Amino acid sequence: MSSAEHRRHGAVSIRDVAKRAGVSIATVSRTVNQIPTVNPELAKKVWKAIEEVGYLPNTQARALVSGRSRMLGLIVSEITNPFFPELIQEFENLAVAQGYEVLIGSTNYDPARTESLMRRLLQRNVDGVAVMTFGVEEELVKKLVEREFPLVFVDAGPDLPNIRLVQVDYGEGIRQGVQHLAALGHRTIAFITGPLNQRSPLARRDAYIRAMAELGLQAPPEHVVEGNHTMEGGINAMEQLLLLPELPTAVICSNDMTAIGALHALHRTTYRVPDDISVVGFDDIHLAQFALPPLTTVQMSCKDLAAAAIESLRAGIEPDHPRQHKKEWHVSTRLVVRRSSTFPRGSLPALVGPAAGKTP
Amino acid sequence: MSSAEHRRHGAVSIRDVAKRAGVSIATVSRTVNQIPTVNPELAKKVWKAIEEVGYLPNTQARALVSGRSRMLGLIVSEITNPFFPELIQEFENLAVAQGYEVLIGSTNYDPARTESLMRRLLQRNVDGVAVMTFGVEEELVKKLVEREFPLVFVDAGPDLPNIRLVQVDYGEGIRQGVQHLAALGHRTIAFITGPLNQRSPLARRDAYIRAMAELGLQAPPEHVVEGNHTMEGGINAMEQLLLLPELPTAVICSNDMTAIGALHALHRTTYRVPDDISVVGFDDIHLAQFALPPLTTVQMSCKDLAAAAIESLRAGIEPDHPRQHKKEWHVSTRLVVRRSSTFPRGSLPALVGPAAGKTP
DNA sequence: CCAAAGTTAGCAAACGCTTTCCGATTCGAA
DNA sequence: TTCGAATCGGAAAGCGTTTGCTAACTTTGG
Repeated sequence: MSSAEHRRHGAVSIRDVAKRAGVSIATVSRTVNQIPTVNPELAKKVWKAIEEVGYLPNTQARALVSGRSRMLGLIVSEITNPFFPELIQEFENLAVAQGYEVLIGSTNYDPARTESLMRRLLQRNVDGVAVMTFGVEEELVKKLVEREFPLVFVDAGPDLPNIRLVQVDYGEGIRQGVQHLAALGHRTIAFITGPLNQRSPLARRDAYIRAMAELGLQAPPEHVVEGNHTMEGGINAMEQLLLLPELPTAVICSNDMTAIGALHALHRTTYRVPDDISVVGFDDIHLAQFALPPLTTVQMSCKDLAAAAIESLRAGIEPDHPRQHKKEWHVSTRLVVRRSSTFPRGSLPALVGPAAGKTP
Repeated sequence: MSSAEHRRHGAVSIRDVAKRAGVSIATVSRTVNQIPTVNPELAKKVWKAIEEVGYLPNTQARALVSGRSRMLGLIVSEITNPFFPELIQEFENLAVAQGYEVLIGSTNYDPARTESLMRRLLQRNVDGVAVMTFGVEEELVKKLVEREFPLVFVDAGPDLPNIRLVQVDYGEGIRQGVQHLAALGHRTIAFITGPLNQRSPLARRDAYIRAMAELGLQAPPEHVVEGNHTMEGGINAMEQLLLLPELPTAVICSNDMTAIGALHALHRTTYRVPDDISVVGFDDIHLAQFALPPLTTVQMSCKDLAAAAIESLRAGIEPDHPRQHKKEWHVSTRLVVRRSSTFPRGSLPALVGPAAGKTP
């Protein structure tokens, strides 16, 4: 009776390999870890035995010895928001490539959920946590920072000293959008914000106001409507703009879902996008290219965000990481012009510029 | 110097609590586990100490003793497909409620990825795995089933004996859609399939053919077009249907993303939905209600699916689970009528039925 | 007031698997 | 023969928790 047979679900252990190959478990371990003091021929025999019995080194036991679980936590606000799965995907790819596993949690903007999630991750001994949501208790964060627990806030985070941050350059991103519209000839450019109790939507709105000012354009309060980064929010905000005595010729939205909501609201009216009004989003989620019409948007690269988050965590986890003390990481953006933006009506003949909608 | 201070990132252990409360670690453990042999007053002191030092029991160490990691694996095909995040959400909620954590992996339909993911999950010692994708190697599955490793296939799975399955009643679901359209007066009802190399899209198509036959309706081959369960696939398939000499008056799609793709393809034409053609989806993803027009679809409850998967796994994991030997679980569906379906043009006056599109 | 029964807390082993230190063996060279 | 290098095996260490057993203390009954 092999030692495997009286263990739960018969997982194969290093002992089974040792028995099969006729060597000690020490030799198997050294073989698996590529330690050069093992005879190449013997190593070959061991590898064969590993194949035959289907041995998979037990990560938990390894964690026991190394003191590192090689698991990372990833906290997002809501997994059903299409932006996050794309980011999760990238994060996971990169983590796995570095030998880490990812524990994902979705807070749904619920502080109680966030706290219990954080607690669960710590109980699970994750090596680090990336946070992409708001509402993590400052007390807890302080305690973790004090312990030098690797914790990185991605496009979020409380205002505390000595915190690892991945920041998106909103100033540049929003400016790209505003300049694009201004260059097309737009003068009245409205803005639909995200939930303004959070840092990054605020940063986006402020970036809009600054970019408008730089160009000498007006950004009156009635042209800045609050949304909540969901499609519903975009619909409501757009309907609010539709009540204005004079419709702006362009709208920039704080994220793509909002922009898609705005498109929906406009679709119910007699106004056409982009002929009557241009719409620009932010994020460049996958869905943006399938909107009607395909959405002009400011791309925030998920891959870059995820890569920065992982690097920042690795810097905190691995003792001899080159950028160990770098606390702030920056991610840039770029404009993706599709078909939801064009010249304001009447400013130029319709045959110029990025194809002006359907021409039946 | 507390014992915590020379451990990695200063995690607090049971020893720190014991020292703080002036008791042994055994007493702390018994307190945490609510074992009645501990003096209530002492217990109070221990709980206070736990609060003060911020103790979190280490799950890995507990796993060491119990032999169970209390982690579940969840394998999906692509996390960026909006259907899956909703399911992941439900799965995670239920798992956490039962004290489990979830390791999520996305295969992107890549068999190599699937295999390495499965291997990683086993290395991590998960207590069970729910699989919602195809292409898991039969050899591996056989080996795991033989070991009685808890493994459940949700709406998927190879054709092997003695396998835990969660199955959706497609016969009923698709029949609901077909009958809905037939009742409205449709006679030519086309079907856009999913990728036909997989079991569940095949089941859906067969269900369509059966439902049509039951009603004495024709389902000629040119009315059954292959999609791939993505929006792009839906667009392409719909364009293929548009080439037919006579357009069917209704289309059922194998999933909602396909239906949304079909809506997009139709939007580029002069045909209006639902006046010229009715479109029915399957899944009822969140996005369905925000489609243009809101999509009539067959709801497959994520919550039910997730609940069945968790129950099935728990039955395999927990030694004294009531339904220990139940291998097949079923999930039902129900029709959700929105605005993408109505009477075929000309069959009835336009003022009847579920609001017939925009009326400017 | 003492013996027996009943509480309650502490000590130490066990848990499972890997890694690794250190000692043992072999073999060739000096 | 002795020494050193190359390899391998035995066995301990390592993690933090749980738990069986024991001992001390308290209560009860005679």
